[in-house]
Amino acid sequence: MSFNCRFAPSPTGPLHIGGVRTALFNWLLARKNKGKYFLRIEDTDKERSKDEFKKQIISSLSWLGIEHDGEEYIQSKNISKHVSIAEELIKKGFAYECYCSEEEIHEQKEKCKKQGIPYVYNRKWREAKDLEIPKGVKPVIRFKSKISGNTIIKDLVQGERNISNSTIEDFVILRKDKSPTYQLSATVDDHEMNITHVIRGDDHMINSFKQKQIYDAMGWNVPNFAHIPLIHSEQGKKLSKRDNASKIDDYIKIGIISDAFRNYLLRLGWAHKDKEIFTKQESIDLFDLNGVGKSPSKLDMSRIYSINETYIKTIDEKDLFNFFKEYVSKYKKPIDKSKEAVLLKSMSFLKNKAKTLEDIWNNAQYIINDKIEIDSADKKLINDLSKKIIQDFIKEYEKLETLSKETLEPVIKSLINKHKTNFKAVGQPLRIALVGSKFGPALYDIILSLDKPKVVNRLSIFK
RNA sequence: GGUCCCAUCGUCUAACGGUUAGGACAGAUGGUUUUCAAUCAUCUAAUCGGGGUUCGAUUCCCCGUGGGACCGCCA
Repeated sequence: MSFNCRFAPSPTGPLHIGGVRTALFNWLLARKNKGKYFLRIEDTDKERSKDEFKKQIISSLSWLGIEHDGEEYIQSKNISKHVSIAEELIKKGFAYECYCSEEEIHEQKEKCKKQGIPYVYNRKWREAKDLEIPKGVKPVIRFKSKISGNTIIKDLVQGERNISNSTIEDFVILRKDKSPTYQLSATVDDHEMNITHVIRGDDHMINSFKQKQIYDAMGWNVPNFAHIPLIHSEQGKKLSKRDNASKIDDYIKIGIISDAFRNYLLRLGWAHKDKEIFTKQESIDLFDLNGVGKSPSKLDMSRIYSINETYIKTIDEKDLFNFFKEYVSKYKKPIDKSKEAVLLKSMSFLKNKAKTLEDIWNNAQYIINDKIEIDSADKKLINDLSKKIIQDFIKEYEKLETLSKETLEPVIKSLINKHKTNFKAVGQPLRIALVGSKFGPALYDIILSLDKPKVVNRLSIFK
């Protein structure tokens, strides 16, 4: 059995987290089964489709490492094919021209609303031999949906789904301007692309019933469907593009690592025993549709941070540095070449206090900037004794020929003894002077990550 | 309102008729620590309610309740 999957977003807005997870699941299923994964841009809504969104979608997916096979497929390029299928459906008696004006439909809807009954298109033109075709009204083409019986879909996630055909209206497949609608285009393209597995959000369930009728009418093989539960906002509603932090860019911007994000998405609605952390390869090997739950899941920011933190702590420091470099050059300020070596070396401790790449950036400010700003409240913590200690430290520090934790430690200890005090009284003023805040990395790490002249310079201010 | 669906700690989830209902995040407490973190240890916390079926139900069935999705000439 072949596995051809696809992700088919419409470029009418930035890619959001639900879409990415759909893409991920499709990609995973294809890769696991040695099948193909395609990307199809559904740009048949000319008004709202934008090239910038298309670019953003492609770049977000590639950031996540979800690489599609072949070129991306642009749906609008296949419109003439969609139209020809609509014509074929008319010929076969599965579709018909409907001359109801938009006003007429609108009126019907209002009427239903007032009476409190559900609106279903009244199929007025379905068998319209006696009706007079109104002048000046361009028809839409509607699919002749089944009136009786039931349609069953064996959904790979939801199980068997059954719906009474009478509840499916005669949906439009060609607009009055002869352009195909989603139901038609998606079905024709899925067929043409030989898609075998359609994984999409649960909000598409009803569409699958409609589309199955098109497949049947054309005598095409119906693909397998898998409707995955939606991701809900923290308010428990379907995530929309307007929700905060629903866009992938928002996560990239705060310094989430793509592997961590992929891992988070994987575990949202899917589980494999108690396992929490999955490498890319593990996720391909272990993913299956059986593990996908049926109920919607809520977005949990603290979990995203937590997984990201785990990745920051455990991945190779060189890789971490590269992610960091890439991140800051895009969202902060490119790193000066002269600082690269020391930053790479310092990753070992800068990462200790970081949940995101942005945190590392903040922690590294005292290295990245030649001049530091000292927090005014912390500056007050430096009293006369502190100044004496700082001056004493400079003298001893300048004498040191090799700099290491082993050589610095005795210096600090002797200062504690000399001034009959504790570590805090020595360490805190030094940290404030060198970093600009009483919060910062461990003292020896700070000193060793700065040039000798710079240490002396920053300390000399306090006399 | 109509149609369809879902229901285990606050959150993500495990347990596919038999477990003291497990793990992770968050929260709490304590140890360690040179600040903040980190780390380690410990703790708190769930099967929506009611009926069945069964020797036994988180698990199967029904009814309630709660929540969600869809109801476009958007995709």
